Amino acid sequence: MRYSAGHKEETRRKIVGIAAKRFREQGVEGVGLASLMADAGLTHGGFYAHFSSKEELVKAAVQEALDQSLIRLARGAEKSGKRMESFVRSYLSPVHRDHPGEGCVVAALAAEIARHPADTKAELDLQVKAYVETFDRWLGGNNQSTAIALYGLMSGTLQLARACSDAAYSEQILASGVAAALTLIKESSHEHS
Amino acid sequence: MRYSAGHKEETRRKIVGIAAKRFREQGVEGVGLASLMADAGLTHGGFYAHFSSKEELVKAAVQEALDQSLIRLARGAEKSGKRMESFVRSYLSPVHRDHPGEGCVVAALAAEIARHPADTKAELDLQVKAYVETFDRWLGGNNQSTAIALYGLMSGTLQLARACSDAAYSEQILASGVAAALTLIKESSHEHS
DNA sequence: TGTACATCAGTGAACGCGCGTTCACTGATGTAC
DNA sequence: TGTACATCAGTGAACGCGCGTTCACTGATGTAC
Repeated sequence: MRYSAGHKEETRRKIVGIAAKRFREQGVEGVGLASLMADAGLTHGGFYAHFSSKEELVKAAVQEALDQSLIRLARGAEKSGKRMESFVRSYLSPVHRDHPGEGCVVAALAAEIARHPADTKAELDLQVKAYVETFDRWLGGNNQSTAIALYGLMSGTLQLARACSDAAYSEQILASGVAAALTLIKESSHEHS
Repeated sequence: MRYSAGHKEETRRKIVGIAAKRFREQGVEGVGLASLMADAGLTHGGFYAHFSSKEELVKAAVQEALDQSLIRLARGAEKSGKRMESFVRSYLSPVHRDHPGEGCVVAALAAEIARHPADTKAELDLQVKAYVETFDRWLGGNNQSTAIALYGLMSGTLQLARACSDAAYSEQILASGVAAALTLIKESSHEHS
């Protein structure tokens, strides 16, 4: 069957959106193309009308996750003042911990993507740098080092909280991450004044 | 062929040792049992004389990685003073970044293990708690929150450095992590005095 | 000391399965006349 | 407006492959007599 203009692009977007979610939930290796296409209401053979390989989809999905994040960041930035602090609190929240599919792609996939080809890794780099730039701006500029460390602290702490099967300890991990982030934020503002 | 007493245990230890290294390097899903057994100089069929399933080996490998780490920690602790600081520097070093096989199992496998059965996750929990306790002691005690955050900061930052394909930026990431860790250590000692 | 037997770590072929990828085909719709 | 044809997103069977797991078998060595 032939479809109206724009239909193909819409289908592609749908596949990428589902991949972006499921890769973060189950890992890239944990998601087969057949089950992914089924989620999009299609059969697996049609995949190659949109992508030349699974790796191509991985790159598109990482990019998609970045775009989503930036939109969310921009929205959060509307709140006046304490933007960095409120971001830390929502990043290190039980909701984010329990919903990796809509969450940070670095925390979910960094270790796995590190073993992928260089051009896929480069897509993740963009995510990292985009976040760092935003954090730096929120911290008042000229605080790239703190911005990087905050991202490392947040993504690492979130992963500890996710890996932990002891619920009470997991909460404690999130709280410890928030406390340390606030310390780093305060220290960085002292340096500036 | 029949083997002398202790031979079986020795073989098992060999398999676990190789698994502990390769799982950290390539991920659990990325290492097949056949290639693992071949590394140990055996054929794949013999695997089930030692383990009831691959998952069983994963648990043993995580435990082995923990044991190795604790031995290394104990060794490092011999140095007088600034133990926490010197640990941070060796954790966030290019050597550790470039050799995940001998490195921290949390940084290498936390995201993947988070999707494994509860009893496998529990094995990682032990690793986390053992580290946190040691850090807490090094910080002078009663600093569990800082100890947890330091582990999150270190493992997250190491992963960022590993995922980054831009070499100069990767170095910057490590340096930023060290600087932030030193800030957290200093702050925690202030609280104590 | 010499012979017969039991043990069991390790072998390697085979199992069903899901993976990523290929390809001949379909058939509703847009285009040409 | 009506007919013939070209397009191409999506179908579904098939590909080779490696996976985790099973199992009948091997054969050097320890044990029993």
